[in-house]
Amino acid sequence: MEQMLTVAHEQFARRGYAAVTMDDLAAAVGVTKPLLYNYFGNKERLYIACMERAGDALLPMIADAVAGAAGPVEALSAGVHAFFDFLEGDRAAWAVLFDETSAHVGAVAGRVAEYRGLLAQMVAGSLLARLPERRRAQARVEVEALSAALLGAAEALARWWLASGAIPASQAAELLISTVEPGLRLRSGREGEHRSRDAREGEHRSREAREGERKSRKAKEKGT
Amino acid sequence: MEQMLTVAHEQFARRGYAAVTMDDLAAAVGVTKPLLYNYFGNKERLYIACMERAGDALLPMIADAVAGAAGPVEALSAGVHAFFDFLEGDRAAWAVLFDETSAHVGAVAGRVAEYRGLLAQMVAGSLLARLPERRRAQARVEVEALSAALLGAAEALARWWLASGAIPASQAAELLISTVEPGLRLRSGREGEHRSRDAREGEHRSREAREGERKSRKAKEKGT
Amino acid sequence: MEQMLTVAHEQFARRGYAAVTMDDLAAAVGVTKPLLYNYFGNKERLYIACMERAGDALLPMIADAVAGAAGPVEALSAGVHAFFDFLEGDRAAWAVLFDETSAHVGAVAGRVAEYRGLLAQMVAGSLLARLPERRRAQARVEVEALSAALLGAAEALARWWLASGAIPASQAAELLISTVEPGLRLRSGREGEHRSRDAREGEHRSREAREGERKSRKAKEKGT
Amino acid sequence: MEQMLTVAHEQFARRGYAAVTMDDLAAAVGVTKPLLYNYFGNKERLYIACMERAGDALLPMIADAVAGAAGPVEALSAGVHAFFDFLEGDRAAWAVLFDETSAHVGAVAGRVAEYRGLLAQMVAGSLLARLPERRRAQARVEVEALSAALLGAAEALARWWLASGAIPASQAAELLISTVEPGLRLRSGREGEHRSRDAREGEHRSREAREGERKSRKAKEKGT
DNA sequence: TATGAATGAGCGTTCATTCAT
DNA sequence: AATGAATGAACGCTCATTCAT
Repeated sequence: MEQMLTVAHEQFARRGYAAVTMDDLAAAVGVTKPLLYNYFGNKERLYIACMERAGDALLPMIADAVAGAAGPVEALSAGVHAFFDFLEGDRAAWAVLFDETSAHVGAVAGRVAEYRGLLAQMVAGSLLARLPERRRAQARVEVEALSAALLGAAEALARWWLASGAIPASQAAELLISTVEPGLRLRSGREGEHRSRDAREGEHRSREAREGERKSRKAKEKGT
Repeated sequence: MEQMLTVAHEQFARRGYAAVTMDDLAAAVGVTKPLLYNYFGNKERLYIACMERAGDALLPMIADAVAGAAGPVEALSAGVHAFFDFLEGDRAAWAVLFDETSAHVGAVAGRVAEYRGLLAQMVAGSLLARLPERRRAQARVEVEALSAALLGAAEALARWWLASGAIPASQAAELLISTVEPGLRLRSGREGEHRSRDAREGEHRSREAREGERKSRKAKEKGT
Repeated sequence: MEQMLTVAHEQFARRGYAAVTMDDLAAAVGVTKPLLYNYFGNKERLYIACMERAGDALLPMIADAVAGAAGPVEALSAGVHAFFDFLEGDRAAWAVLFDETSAHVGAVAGRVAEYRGLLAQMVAGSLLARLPERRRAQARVEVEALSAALLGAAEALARWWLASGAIPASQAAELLISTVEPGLRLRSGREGEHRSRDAREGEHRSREAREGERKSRKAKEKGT
Repeated sequence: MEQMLTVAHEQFARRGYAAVTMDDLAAAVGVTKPLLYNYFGNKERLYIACMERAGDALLPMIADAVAGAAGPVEALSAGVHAFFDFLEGDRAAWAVLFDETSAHVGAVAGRVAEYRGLLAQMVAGSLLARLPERRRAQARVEVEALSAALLGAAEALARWWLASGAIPASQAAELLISTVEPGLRLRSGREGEHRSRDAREGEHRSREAREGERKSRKAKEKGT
C-alpha cells in the first residue's frame, strides 16, 4: 500500500498523469491491476492519494515555517525557504502536486485547486498581516492577485531549479525573496502609510534575527 | 481554415490538449475529421498551429514594447503591460501557449519550450541590460533563474486574472511591476557596484550569515 | 491517359495494389484524383486497366510463339522463352499481372484468374497436343494440373530471376525447359502408348517402389 | 488462445491478410478485440503466429521426409509427397504460409521470406546432393533457380489442387515428381560428367537447334 | 475538361475498468 | 486478499470516393 503510493508517485512525477497507464503502474509496483483498484478505486483517486501525501507533507512545513515567523517579512522568507527545502528533499513530490498535466482531469482539478488555494491563503495571510486592520478589506483583491503571482514565481523558479540544478535550493529561495521583498515592503508601507522610520530600519535588522529564529525553530522540531 | 484554427484554439484553451478529441473539434467546427487532417496533418500539428498563431502575435508585441522602452525599468514595465494587454485581447491565446497539459506530447513540448525560451530570453535581456558589461557573465545564472520566476509570476497572475476578472488588466500588470521593480533595482545596483560601501557590506554580511546558519543546520540534520 | 497507366503500372508493380493509394497515384502522375476517377471509375478498374495492358501484350507474344512452333516440344520451348523475353522487356508488367497482393480484391481476382486461365489453356493446349486424340479426354485433368504447375514454376522462376538477376533471361528459360522437357516427353510417350513395354514397366516399377518406401518409412515414424 | 489462432488462421487463409479486420476476427472468435491484442500484440503478430504454427508443422515434416530418404531421387519424391500430405491435412495452413497478400506488410514479409528460404534451402540441398562435390560451387546459381522454380510449381499445383480437388493429393504429388524427375536426373548426370558422349552431344545439339529456330523466328517477326 | 474541397466509413490500437474465481 | 481474463468505449488516423464549380 505504501509502496504502491511511492511507486505511483514516482511514475506520475516523472511521466505525467496522462502518460502513466494503470498497467504501467501495476507492473512497476509488481501487483495486479485489480489490487490497485481495490485500494484506490480508480486512477484519479490514486493520483489524488499521491498528491495528498505530498500536499500533506508540504503544507504543514510551510504553515509551520510561516506561523513560527516573527513578522510578515520573516514569514515570507521562511515560507519560501520551507518550500525550496521541501523540494530539495523530495523532487518528485513537487511534480505531482503542481504538474498541470492533470489539471483538466475532473476530480483532480478540484484537489489541485484546493492545495493551491491553501497555499495561496497562507501567502495571502502573510501579505495581509503587513497591513493595518482597516486597510485589509479593500486590499484583499490585490493581495489575492499578489499571492497568485508569488506562488507562480515560486513554482516556475522551482521548475527551473529542478531542471537546471545550477544553484543551491537556498540560493534560489533567496533570489526570489530578495526580489519581491523590497516591493512588498514598499507596498505595505504605502498602504499602511503610518510606519515610522524606525520600523523600516528595524525591519532590516529583524530580518537577520528572523532567519535565526526560523533555523532554530526547525532544529527544535526535529528534536520533537 | 482560419475558423478551424479559431475553434480549435478555443477548445484547446478551454479543455486542454488531451481532453479535446479530433471528433470534438470536427463537430465544433462543423466539418469532418478528414478535413482537419488534410489541413493540419495530425492533432499535434493542429495544436502547434494554434500555438504559433498565438505566439507569433504575443512575442512581437512584447518585443516591440521592450525595444521601444527608454531604459531597463521602462522595458520591464512595457513588457508586462504588453503581456497583459495581449491577454485582454485574446484570453484563450494564453492558455494554448502555456497550458502544460500538452507538455508531455512529443513534438509540442519542443515548441512550447521554444516559445518559453524566447520569452525568457527577452526577460533575461531586460534584466541583463541593467548590469554593466563585465558583470553579465557571472550573473547569467541568477538572471536565468529570475527570468523563470518572473515569467512564472506573470503566468500565474494572468491565470488568476483570467479566472477572477476582478481588476483591469493594466492594474494587474502594475501590481506585478511594482512588486518586483524595487527588488530588481536593488539587485542591479548591487551587482553594478554603484552602491555605497555600507549597503553592500550590510547586505553581503547578512546574506552570508543566513546562508551559513542554514547550512550548518542542514549539516546537523544529516548527522542525525 | 497513357501516362496515367504507365505511372500507375509502375507504382502497382513496385509497391503492390494495397500499398498504393489513389492520392499517391494522382501525385505521381501529376494530375488530380477526380481525373483518375473520370478516366478509370475506381481503383480496381484502374488496376485492371494496367493488368490488361500487360496481359494484352504478353498473351499474344506467347500465343504467337507457341503457334509458330513446329511441334509440341518446340511449342513449350518457344512459349517459355517468349515469357522470359517479355519479362526482360518490361519487368514491371509481370508484377502487375501476377502479384497476388490484389488477388483477394473482388473484381480484380476474376480478371487475374482470367489471364491465368488463358495462359493455362495455352500451356494445356501445348501439352495436349502431344497426345493422340482419343486419350485427350481422360488426360484432361492431369493436363490441367500440369499446366498449373508449369505456370507456377515459370512465375516463381521469373520472380527469382527478377530479384537476383544472376543469369540471363534465356538461360533461366532454358533451365526450366530442360528440366521439365524429359518428363513431359516420357509422359506423352506413355500416354500415347508408343513406349516400349520395358520403359513402361521400368517407370511403373520405380513408381511403386518409391511409394512403398515412403509409406513404410512414415509407418515406422508413427511407431517411434 | 488456441481457438483464436485456429479461427484467425482460417479467416486469413480464406480472405487474405488485408481483407480480414481485427473486428472480423474478434467477432468470428467470439471475443472482443482487446483480448486479441492482449494475446498477440497486433495484427501482424497475430498473422505471424498463424504462419508459424503452420510453418513449424510443415517444415519438419518435409525435413524429416527428405532426411529419411535413401538418395536424391527419393528425397525429392519424399519431400513433395510430404508437402501434399501436409496440405491434405490442413488446407488452410498453406494459404497462410504462402499467400502473398501479406507480402508487402513489413514484419510479415521477412517471416514469409524466412520460411520460403528454409524450404528453398531444403530443395536446393536435395538438388545439390545429386552433384559430385567439385561441381557444386559452379552449379549453385542454377540450383537456386531450380529450387525457386520447383517450389513455385509445387505451390501452384497445390493451389490448383485445393481449388479443384479433382485428384488425390498423392496423385498430384506424383504428377509433379514424374515431370521433373527425368529432367533433374539428366541434369545431374550431365553435370556429373558421367553421361555418354552421344547423350551429351545429342542434348547439346537439340538445345542449340531450338535456340536457333527461336531466334530466327523472332527476327522474322520484327521484320513484319 | 479538370479540380479544390470535402466526406462516410472503417481500421488498428489503447485504456480504464470489472467479473468469476 | 488477490488475480487471470476480459471488455466497452473511444481515439487518432486513413482511404476510396464524390460534389460544386
